Amino acid sequence: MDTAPRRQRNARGQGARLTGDIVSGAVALIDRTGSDEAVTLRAVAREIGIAAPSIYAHFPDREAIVRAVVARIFDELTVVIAAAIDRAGDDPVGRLIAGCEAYVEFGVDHPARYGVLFSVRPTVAQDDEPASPVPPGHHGPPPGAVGTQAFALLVSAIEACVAAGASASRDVAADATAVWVALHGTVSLRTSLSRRFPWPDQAGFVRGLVLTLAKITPARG
Amino acid sequence: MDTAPRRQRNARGQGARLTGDIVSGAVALIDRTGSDEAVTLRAVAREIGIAAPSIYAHFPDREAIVRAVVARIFDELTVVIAAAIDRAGDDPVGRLIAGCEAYVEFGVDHPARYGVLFSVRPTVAQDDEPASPVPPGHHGPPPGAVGTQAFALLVSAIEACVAAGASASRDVAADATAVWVALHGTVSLRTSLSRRFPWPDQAGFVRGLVLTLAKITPARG
DNA sequence: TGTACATCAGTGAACGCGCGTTCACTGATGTAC
DNA sequence: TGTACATCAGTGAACGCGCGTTCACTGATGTAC
Repeated sequence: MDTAPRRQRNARGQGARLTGDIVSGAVALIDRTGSDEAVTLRAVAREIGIAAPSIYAHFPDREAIVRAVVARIFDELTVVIAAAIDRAGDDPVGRLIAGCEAYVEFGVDHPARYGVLFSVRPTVAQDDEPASPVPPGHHGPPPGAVGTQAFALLVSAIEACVAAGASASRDVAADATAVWVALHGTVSLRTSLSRRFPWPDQAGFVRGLVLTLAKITPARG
Repeated sequence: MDTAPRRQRNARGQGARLTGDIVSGAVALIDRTGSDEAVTLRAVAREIGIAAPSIYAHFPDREAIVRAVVARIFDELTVVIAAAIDRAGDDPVGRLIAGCEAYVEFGVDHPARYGVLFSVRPTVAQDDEPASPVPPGHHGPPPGAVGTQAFALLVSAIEACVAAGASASRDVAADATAVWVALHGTVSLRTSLSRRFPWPDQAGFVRGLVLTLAKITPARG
C-alpha cells in the first residue's frame, strides 16, 4: 500500500548493509501481517524503499530471505533466553524456570515471529541445501545449526539442576525434549486459540510443566 | 498443472453434493502440497473438474472453503481418537493413553491436515464471524465448537482415571490442557524438525508425557 | 398427452492485480596513469 | 594535479503467470396448464 521514502544509496563498499535492511524489512512485514506469506520481493522492496530487482544482489530468491529471517529470529530468541537466565541468579532451578518463561513470553509476545521459526517448509528449506549459487557476502547459517543454541541452553540448564541434586532426570536429552515440546505447545496453542479457550494462569502453568517434566525434586536445597 | 476430467453435472436437486466435493478437493490439495496456501479457487476447481466460478454457488470466498476444511479435519480427528479409545478396552488409563497416541499418530501421519487446524488466522477467521451472507444450504459449524469435541474426549478420559483412583489430578481441566499442550507440541515439533533432531522413541515418549502430566499414580488397580 | 416456461447447475470469456524475474541502463565514486 | 576508466550500488520498464471476481450465457429437467 504505502511505500517507504526512497532509501539513500549506500556508500561504495557498504553495499552489504542492504542485506541486513532487507531482513529487517521482512521481519517488519511479518510482525505487521502475522505471516511469512507477506514476505514477497516486491513487498520487502516497498517496505525499505528500494526497487525490487535490487534484492537479487543480496539474495537469490524469496526463500533465501525467509531463511535469513528465521536465522535472525532464532538468534533474537536465544539472546532473550540467555539474558533471562543470567538475570535469574544462582539457583539452577530458578535459572531453568526463568529461561523457560522467557521462551514462552517471547512466543506469546511475538506470535508471528515465533510462528515463522516453525512454519518454514520441513524438508525443502533445510534438508537439501545443494551448493546453490549464493551471492558473495551472503552466507546463511550452516543448516541444522539454527535453533540448536536455544535447545542447548535448555539442556545445560537441566544438567545444572541434576548436578545440584535438584532434578531426578536420568536422561537429560529426553527430558529436555519433553520440556521443549510442552513450551512449544503452550506458545502454539495459546496463539492459535487466543481467547475462547479457558487458559490456566500462564506463569503457574509454565512453571508446573517445567518442574514436572524436568523431574525437579520437591524438596530441594 | 493437470486438470481432472470434467465432472459430470449433478442431477437437479443434488447441487449440494458439489459442496462436499469442493471440500474434498481442497483437502487433497493440502495433502499433496503440505499447505493450505495451495487452496485457491482455481486450483480447487481444477482438482475436481469444474469451472472456477461454480464455487461461488457453494462458498462465498476462499476463506469459507478453508473453514469448512478445518471443520471436516477436526471431525476426522475426533472420530479417529474415539475409535482408538473404544478399541482400548475398559482400563481408563489404557483408554487415555490410546486416545493420546491416536492424536499424535494422526498428526504425524497427516502433518499437512493437522497443520491446517492450527494455522488458520487466529482472530479473523473464528472470532468475528459477522452475519456474513452464506449461500443457502451451507452452514459451517458454530464458531468455537470446532475442536472442542476432541478436547472433551481428553477431559473425560482423565476424569475416568480420577474416578477409578488412577489419577491424582485435582484440576482436570488444567491437567488436560497440559496434556494437550504436550501432545500438540510433540506433533508440531516432530513435523517441523523431521530428521536432524534426535527424537526419543515415540510411543514411550508420548506415554511418559501423558502419565506424568495426567498425574497417573504409579501403583494403580 | 403436449407444450411453454421457470428453475437449477453450472460454463466461458474477460477484467485488473500483484507477483517473480529479465534486461538494459545510470550515475556516483574510487583508482591507475 | 588532471583525467580516463572500472567498479559498485543500484533503477525502470517490461514479460508472462496465476489469481479472485464479474458478467452474460447455456442447456438439461421438472412443472403448470
